[in-house]
Amino acid sequence: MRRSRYLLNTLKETPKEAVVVSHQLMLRTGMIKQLASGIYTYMPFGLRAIRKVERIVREELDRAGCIELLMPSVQPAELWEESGRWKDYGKELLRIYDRKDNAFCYGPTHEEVVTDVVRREVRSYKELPLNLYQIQTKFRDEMRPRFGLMRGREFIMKDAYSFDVDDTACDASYWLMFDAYKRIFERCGLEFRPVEADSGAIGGSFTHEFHVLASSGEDQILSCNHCDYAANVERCEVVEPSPSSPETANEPIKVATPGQKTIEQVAEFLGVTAKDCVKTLLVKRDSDMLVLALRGDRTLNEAAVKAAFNLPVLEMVGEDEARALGLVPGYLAPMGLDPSLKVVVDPEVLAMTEAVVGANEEDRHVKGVCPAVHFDAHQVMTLREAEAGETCPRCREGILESWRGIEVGQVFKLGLKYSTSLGATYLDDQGKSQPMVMGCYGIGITRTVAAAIEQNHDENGIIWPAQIAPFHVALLNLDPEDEQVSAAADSIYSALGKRGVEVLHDDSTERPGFKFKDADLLGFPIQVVLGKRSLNQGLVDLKMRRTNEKRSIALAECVDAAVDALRELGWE
RNA sequence: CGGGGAGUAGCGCAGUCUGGUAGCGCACCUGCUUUGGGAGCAGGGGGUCGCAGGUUCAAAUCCUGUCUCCCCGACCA
Repeated sequence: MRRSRYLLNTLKETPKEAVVVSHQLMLRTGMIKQLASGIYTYMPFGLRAIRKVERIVREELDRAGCIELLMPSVQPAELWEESGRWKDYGKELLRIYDRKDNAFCYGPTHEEVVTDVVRREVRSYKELPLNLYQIQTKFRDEMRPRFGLMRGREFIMKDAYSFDVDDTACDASYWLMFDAYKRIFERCGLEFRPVEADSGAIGGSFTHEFHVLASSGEDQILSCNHCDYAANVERCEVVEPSPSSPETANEPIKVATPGQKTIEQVAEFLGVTAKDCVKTLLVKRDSDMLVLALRGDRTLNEAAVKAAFNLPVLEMVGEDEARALGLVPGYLAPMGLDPSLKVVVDPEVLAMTEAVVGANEEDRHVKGVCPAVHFDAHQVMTLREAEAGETCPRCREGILESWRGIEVGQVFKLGLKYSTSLGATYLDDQGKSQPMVMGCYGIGITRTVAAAIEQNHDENGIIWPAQIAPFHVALLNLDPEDEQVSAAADSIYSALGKRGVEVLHDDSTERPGFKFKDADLLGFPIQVVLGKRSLNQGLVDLKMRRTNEKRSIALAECVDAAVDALRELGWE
């Protein structure tokens, strides 16, 4: 492809609406154009990257025995009423009405449709297992679309659905997909982690999220440096210490701490560390509240509290509200409170022997408290978030490392939810009707491209992994007016093409500096540079985008050299 | 949905307070010079000033309404 004949306009300046790198670079490289909030045109250069990811996904899923189909994007409301989600799904579901005022939605996902397909097609256990997938445009009417393709409303997703005879068979399908996902993201050339996740309200025994590691990721994940354990920080387990024995308890001493309310203030005032203090938090629950106690240096795991007490949102009790109930914010302690208040204590707190807590009165704290003895704990549960550096809760040998991640895929064991509500059944070898056990498996294709850029860029622009680069090579002709140079460029172009290398040939009349900057921005893994200055000595230049390594190579050898370099970068 | 901000040429912005011929940089077109890291000079094309009302001799500018976009929060496979 000749740059001069390609639709590709790059920008020197960054459009102001873009705040994350992938969005900025996608706009500057002209990969995407916004049409409405969260809705983008995939321009030719961007589409090539998307297609690369799709190709890898198809190859790996086909290899894993999945079968591709394509379902409608517009779906009738009746199906969603059958599954119960017409009313449960909420405003994210884009509901539309045809000329007869029949209700439809634009599909945000396809459990209903695929289950409908299978219940009509599959009769016998002999036809199972079955795993159907599609790559298709979805629409979710997000409250707040942002970050370009990272959280758009319209996006391209690969969704797969497995159907099995029983739970054991479903597990096998699940792990088959788990392995396929690992191969997919490896082949995309991305650093990633599969992490354990919460199966949520739908139930089911397990689910994993696949995260691309990038400092800008929205999720914090922890992974063991020794075993395979990795989890979202919201769900990461911790190794709990054993509680201290009552014999170690001393008599607590009340001390004056005028004006010292935060953990930091109290610790400094009393000459101890945050680890020696107990943090007491008040959380609203329906009509009453929960009293939560965790070590002063720890962070509350809000997701865990919400899940354990079935709270849709986590809301702290305000200072005025607390005072109205006779509590003293800043000087709270989970002891000596009204017995009707439910006190939940983190196990780590019960291991403390000489803790500092509030005195439940103004300007006073208490030292030397032994929580295992003195606290009124109604319940003990892990309230804190795990942190980097802790012992792995699974193998107990490794250490947890912290990463930021972008969720690009999820594998999920669905169970019987849709097969039951929609009646997807088969006859087993006894001739008995059984519901199929389902799994669902998503990959955000467009989000994966965005995540690839988040993970692979520098101050000059994108650095594409060779496997998903829109073009492998930028062929920069610095002297397009010169016949010899142009002839050499043309021959390199066609020779690379014959080797299966995709080349964007910059034959424009821009000045050299412009072409270099442009090629860096666009992120081609390799640049082949031709100008009369070096060609007069029979040389062309090869530049590696990621390392900035530059080599002068004889014209006759440059095609081989470029191909070799690409293979080293993981090109297949 | 709550809070904040912005809509003026493809992109980035000034002009709005204090009403009076719509501007600048980048990009685009022409010419000359330049040519190995986003060139210089000269000339040129392109704008219903988000939209709809209103005030006024006169509205990008003042008033009212409305739409859209962005940011923070809540939410989220």
